[in-house]
Amino acid sequence: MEYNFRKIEERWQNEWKKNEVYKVNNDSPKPKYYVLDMFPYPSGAGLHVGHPLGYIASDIFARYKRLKGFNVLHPMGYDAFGLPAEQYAIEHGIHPAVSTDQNIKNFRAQLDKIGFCFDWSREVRTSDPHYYKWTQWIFLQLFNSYYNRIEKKADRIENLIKIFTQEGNVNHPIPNSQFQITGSSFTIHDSQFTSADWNSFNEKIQQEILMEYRLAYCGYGEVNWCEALGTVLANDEVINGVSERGGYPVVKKKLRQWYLRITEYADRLLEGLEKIEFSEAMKEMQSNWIGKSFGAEIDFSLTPNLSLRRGDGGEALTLKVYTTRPDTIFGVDFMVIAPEHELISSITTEEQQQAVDDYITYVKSRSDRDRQAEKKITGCFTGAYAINPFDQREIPIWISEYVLAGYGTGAIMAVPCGDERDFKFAKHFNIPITNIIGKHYTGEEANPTKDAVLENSGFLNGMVMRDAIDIVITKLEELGIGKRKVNYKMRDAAFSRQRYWGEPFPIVWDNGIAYPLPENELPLLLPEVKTYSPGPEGEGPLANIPAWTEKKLETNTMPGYAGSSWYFLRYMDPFNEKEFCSRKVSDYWGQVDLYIGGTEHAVGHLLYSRMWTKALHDLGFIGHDEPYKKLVNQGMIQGSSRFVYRLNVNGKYLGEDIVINNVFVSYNIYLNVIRDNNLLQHITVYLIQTGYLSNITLLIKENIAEHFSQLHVDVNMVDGIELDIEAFKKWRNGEYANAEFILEDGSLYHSSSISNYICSTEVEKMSKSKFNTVNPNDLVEKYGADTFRMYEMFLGPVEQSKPWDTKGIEGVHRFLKKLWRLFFDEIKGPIWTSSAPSPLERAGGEATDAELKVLYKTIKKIEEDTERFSFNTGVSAFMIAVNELSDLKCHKKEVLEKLLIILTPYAPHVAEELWHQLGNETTILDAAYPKVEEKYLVESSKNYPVAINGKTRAELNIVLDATQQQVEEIVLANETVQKWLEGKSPKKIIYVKNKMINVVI
RNA sequence: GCCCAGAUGGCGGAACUGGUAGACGCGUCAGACUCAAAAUCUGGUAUUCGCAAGGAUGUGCAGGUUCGAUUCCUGUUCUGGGCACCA
Repeated sequence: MEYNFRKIEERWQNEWKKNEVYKVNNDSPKPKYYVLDMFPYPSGAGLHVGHPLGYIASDIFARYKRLKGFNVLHPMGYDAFGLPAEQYAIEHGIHPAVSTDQNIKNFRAQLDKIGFCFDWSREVRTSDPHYYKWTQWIFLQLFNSYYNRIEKKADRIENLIKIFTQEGNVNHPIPNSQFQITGSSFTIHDSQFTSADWNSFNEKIQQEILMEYRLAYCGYGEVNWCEALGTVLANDEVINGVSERGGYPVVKKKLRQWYLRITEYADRLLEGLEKIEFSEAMKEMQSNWIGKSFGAEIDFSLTPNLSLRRGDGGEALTLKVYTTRPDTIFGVDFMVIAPEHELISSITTEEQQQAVDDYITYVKSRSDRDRQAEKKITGCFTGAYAINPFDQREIPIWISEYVLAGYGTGAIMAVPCGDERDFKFAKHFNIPITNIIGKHYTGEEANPTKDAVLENSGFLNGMVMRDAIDIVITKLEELGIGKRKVNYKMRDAAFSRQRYWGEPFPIVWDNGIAYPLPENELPLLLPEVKTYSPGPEGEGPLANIPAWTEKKLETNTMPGYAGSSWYFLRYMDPFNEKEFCSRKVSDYWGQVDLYIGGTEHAVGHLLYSRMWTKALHDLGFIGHDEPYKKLVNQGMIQGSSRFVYRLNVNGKYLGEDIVINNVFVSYNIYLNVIRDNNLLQHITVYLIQTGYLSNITLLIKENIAEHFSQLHVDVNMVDGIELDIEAFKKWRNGEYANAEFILEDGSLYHSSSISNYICSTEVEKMSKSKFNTVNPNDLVEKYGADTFRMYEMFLGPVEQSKPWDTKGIEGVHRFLKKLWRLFFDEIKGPIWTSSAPSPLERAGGEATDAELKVLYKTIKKIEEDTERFSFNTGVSAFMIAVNELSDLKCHKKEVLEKLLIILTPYAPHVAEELWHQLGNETTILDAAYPKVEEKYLVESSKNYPVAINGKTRAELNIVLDATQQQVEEIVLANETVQKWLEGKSPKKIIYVKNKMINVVI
């Protein structure tokens, strides 16, 4: 009986489906364990071998936990809203729901072949109204909440209104300290209003103020606006300042946008990192993104003639900057303000007006990324000066794109001797540099030290910078021109898209006031549209529907991360029509115990879903405030591309131009030719001799490589690096059907050629356009799901990125066949033996200590490796076990049965089959994980490496409980050691028990 | 530009807490079986010098700490991911 994986896998997949073995109950006496994969977007390209990597890892872990006695939730679903489906709809007129549905079907068919233990009965799709009803509902909860800074948690907006009515906002200042009511003569001072003020406001003003507090709020923000396409573009769709499609110019445009007030959660998102098991790198990325810093806001007055001017609020103009280094205030040589800064129009001098206008126009065409990434320095002087409050020095005010409006106050004080970017700016524009740190500043580059003693710094002279920070802030506060300030780099999250394929906002606009729809009107269904093109003025497609706009419904839709911010909760209770998830159920499942996904979500999805969880927790809907207890990041699987080389030579024959462009040259021949240009002649002469070409005069270019085009070839037509020429000829509808091939030995290809065509290789991103994608189903078809699963794991650590190479899969397949042969012989059939044989079994006595040692060593290793997600070494441990048991000719049921159980998470189909072959009636999926019997693993001695001066020279077998003295005697008696000692006595003998011995001479 | 990660034989990788570098697999070479091939099995395989015994070198690069460094520290190069509307 041979290992017929196709039959086995089909049989058990059907059996498991029929018996609903993966259905999970919300109520179990077993401890719970929640394993989750990051929500996949069902792309039209389907799965390639990179996608299932994380799913296989989570599947192994879920199955392992199940064997360990846990009630394991392991669901799967689809993040089904998104830009690609909408783009497809624009181009092909197919409704995104239709194409998405088709994509999901393909996706599912591919997943099913791999044998995952997902509980598909819990599948969710974000685009399903039953699902997005609750996304809209949660949005309304956020809309109807504010962040209570005193209690440090979200609270109902009704409570805030009550507070305003009773005491104004004295204890709850407006988060945006610059806020002023629009279109009203009422001026808010220091972000404050009284209860009398509040009660005197009309509804519109009250709502405008409340909007400043809501966790989901409406404001204005800049988008990538493409006039030619009449639409807003995603960053992805903008390349070098022009649209990806068509290459039209893209500029910044202010549009009404929804936001989530995630900044209020900055501190808790930071603190929460300490409670969760994310990698240090991931935590660092998140905390850098949040970017908490301590410093000061300083108001600089402007030169007298400007200070006389007044701002809109009738107050004297000042320039407010944020700095983390107030200690350097005497080193400020210029100010830099963002090109969007509101002060620009009031302070720019007449002479500079034109230059400033030109500069701002230039900046409008630049993305935030470009603005920070560019190495070239740009900027423009406004003509205005600020006054240093301590020494009255006049400081020129510049505009530069590297200062972003959204961070701090959108203005910085530049200290070129201490900040590299300021330094380069000063050098570039010839601004004189003040040195306040003496010898620490060389004049060659800035020095950001905090440990220098200050010079040229007025009352700070002689002070260490680190200590001066606090003194300056105190002084500023005394003078009333500055204050201590904590700042965050993180900005509020833009939460709307001018698109069709997303959740509609349950919001009605009336007289400029946003009114939430009542809960009983949810879900607000996404309406059908005739075209997916944008509405007027950059609005989304919904603005084109009269029935929609008549109802004054919001025309924006929610972004991709809306549905994915809470999906892990819906899986717990997917059919609940009354709640997004019942509290009882979410209390049972609690946090996701293990979350597996890529690092690309490091700061987007992971921060947003953490914020949603915290808000839902604050409002009492769930009992935990961090969604993911442990996160494992899977690496990317890169593509390994293959290339062929097409000869491209022009010539003349009988006065006619001749082009050779249908001859492919094997890689090493190509390399030889570009090294030695005579070979090109030889090749063409050869082509002539073989009758392929007549005598022609060649026109050879100076750079021989230009005579070749390197073309991607589909990796599925290449075995390792050998091209399947016949398959290649049929490729792309026979585009190369008449091609000729010069093979590795220099011969021309014919039907019985012995030599091969060799391709070159390169590791690139796996993508269709590079023809390096490999479909997992092809491999499952050829080798089986068990082989495929184990091979994906065998490739390397899950966390690491690595190139895909199909070639190696055979080794894993051989392993499974070898495992099979422990149970079955091709001729003899079943060969396992049992100490208490059933009538059908052979007697074979009890397992020997050596056999049991292999078994328990393996159980221990697999358990350790699985627990630490080291699946690649786990697979090798299985290989080693099977190799050793084969060597021992061990076919004992007692040993093999336990081996099958620990193999189940990795290769469930073959394990289940053999388990039943051995006579078991129940499924192996619920077998009990075997316990390690340490008594078979104890060793009494060890082969110690003996090093002389750190270099291993000999090996000695020494009992484990040997003392230092005993070891020294044994070592010194050794011949090799004696030889190296050359009669000298050693300085020291280092003996680390169970590790090594080092003799120092 | 900024933040994060990675770099080990021909290839994927192993070495978990500073202690025998290269487990396991691929590839490759030699052999067995076979008319032959496939499959399977056995053995070799970091580089280099040497008939061998044995020696030297070796974990991106340059330094450092240590009896001992792939592992820790400093600097540096290259590659990958993210940078707020791809998901």
